[in-house]
Amino acid sequence: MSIAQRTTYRHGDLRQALLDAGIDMAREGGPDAVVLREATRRTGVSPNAAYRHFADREALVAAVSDAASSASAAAIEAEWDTVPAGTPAETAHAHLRAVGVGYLRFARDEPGLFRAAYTVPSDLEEAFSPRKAGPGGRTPFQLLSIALDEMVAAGLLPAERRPGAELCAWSAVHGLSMLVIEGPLRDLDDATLLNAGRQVIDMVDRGL
Amino acid sequence: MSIAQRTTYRHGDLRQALLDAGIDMAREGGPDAVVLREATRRTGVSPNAAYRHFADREALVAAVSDAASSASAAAIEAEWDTVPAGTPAETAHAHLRAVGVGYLRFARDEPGLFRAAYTVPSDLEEAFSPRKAGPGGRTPFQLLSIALDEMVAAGLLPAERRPGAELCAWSAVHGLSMLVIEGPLRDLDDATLLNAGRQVIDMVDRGL
DNA sequence: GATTTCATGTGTACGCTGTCCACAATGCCA
DNA sequence: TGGCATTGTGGACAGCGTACACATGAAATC
Repeated sequence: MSIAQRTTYRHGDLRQALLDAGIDMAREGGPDAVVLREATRRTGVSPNAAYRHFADREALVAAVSDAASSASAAAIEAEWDTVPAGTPAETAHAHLRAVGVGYLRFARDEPGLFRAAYTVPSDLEEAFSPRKAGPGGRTPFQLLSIALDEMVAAGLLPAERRPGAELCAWSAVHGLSMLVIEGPLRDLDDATLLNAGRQVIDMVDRGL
Repeated sequence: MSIAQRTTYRHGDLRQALLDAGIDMAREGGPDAVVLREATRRTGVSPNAAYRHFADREALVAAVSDAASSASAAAIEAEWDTVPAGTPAETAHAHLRAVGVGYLRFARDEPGLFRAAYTVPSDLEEAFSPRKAGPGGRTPFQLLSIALDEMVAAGLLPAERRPGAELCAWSAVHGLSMLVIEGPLRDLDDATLLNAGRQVIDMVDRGL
């Protein structure tokens, strides 16, 4: 499919094709596995063609990272959408947990994309870039913020502790994810992992 | 110093010299910046000489990672040792915080080495390897475990929540560290950063 | 002390990478 | 129809990790 050789000189949508190839490589081996020449090879195009669409390898990786963030947002949204209607307090709690669970699940299911999404340099403003948003139009960071706002509104989180709270929550779940996928905690069985996830989310819930 | 050209055919301690060069490179650019040929260049030796001491580049990076873990442990121990004598409860709390602060401080001061220490594949058993220990002979993971044991002994942490607690604590601090050094939170000013660190540690302390 | 042995360093070479340059093909617009 | 900007090609270069054959010299053996 990707290797389909074209008969026309022009490709059609080379940029997207290269990006797709990059995403595939990232899926298999994380951002470091994204190699520019291989992407052109998979799209049946000469190595230099890539430079018409990406300034350099770094730019390609950044685009892959955006796509990966987007996929992560989609995973979180999927979890979010399973939350049943309930009291504001119940909903707030459930949403916060959904963000954590979705995040962890994505890290588990797509470790390569996860690393592409969260270990490629990008600053705080980028975290709100629509390029990183899911189908619902919100980035992972925004989803977390919303859940925390709900917590405050429901009286579950003192307003004075609200500033910086997303940082706390994110740190905990992100840390677990990293340790699980490329840290000293790889090769943990699913049961232990899910348990650890629940435990961390409990800690956040209780300690925030 | 590293570039000192030797007159003898034999080097003396090439392995250590290559390792030192590798550590320097990791300090400047993280584990990805460790390049084998450059290490040999800095030690004034031919590229292939490295293969007498390291199976391949990966082995060199792993050795650098061990050294970086060791440095991290030293930073934590330094923080640990500033804890004044007090009641068991005070000491336990202070030790737990010391681990967190030391970890964060190392991430801040030596981001390259931090990434070398904590993002290079190594499994759970490795976390206790003496190669990763600090001058006091304990690895970062072990120091955290000790602090948590003290918490239980002092009645600050219910025994039934002790299993997996180091995972929670580590995740939170590690997550913040990663987000700070290469994630969306880079370029945070020192005040905000230290504040965030305190906040996360508070959360752990409260929520564990 | 002479000889053998074996760990350690060298030289050459290969395929891979990212990237630069000049050139070619194409679609679009005047 | 002719010119032009866009997009893809071809060739080249330096740098990387690493394999293979060879050189060196310190230590072990006789």
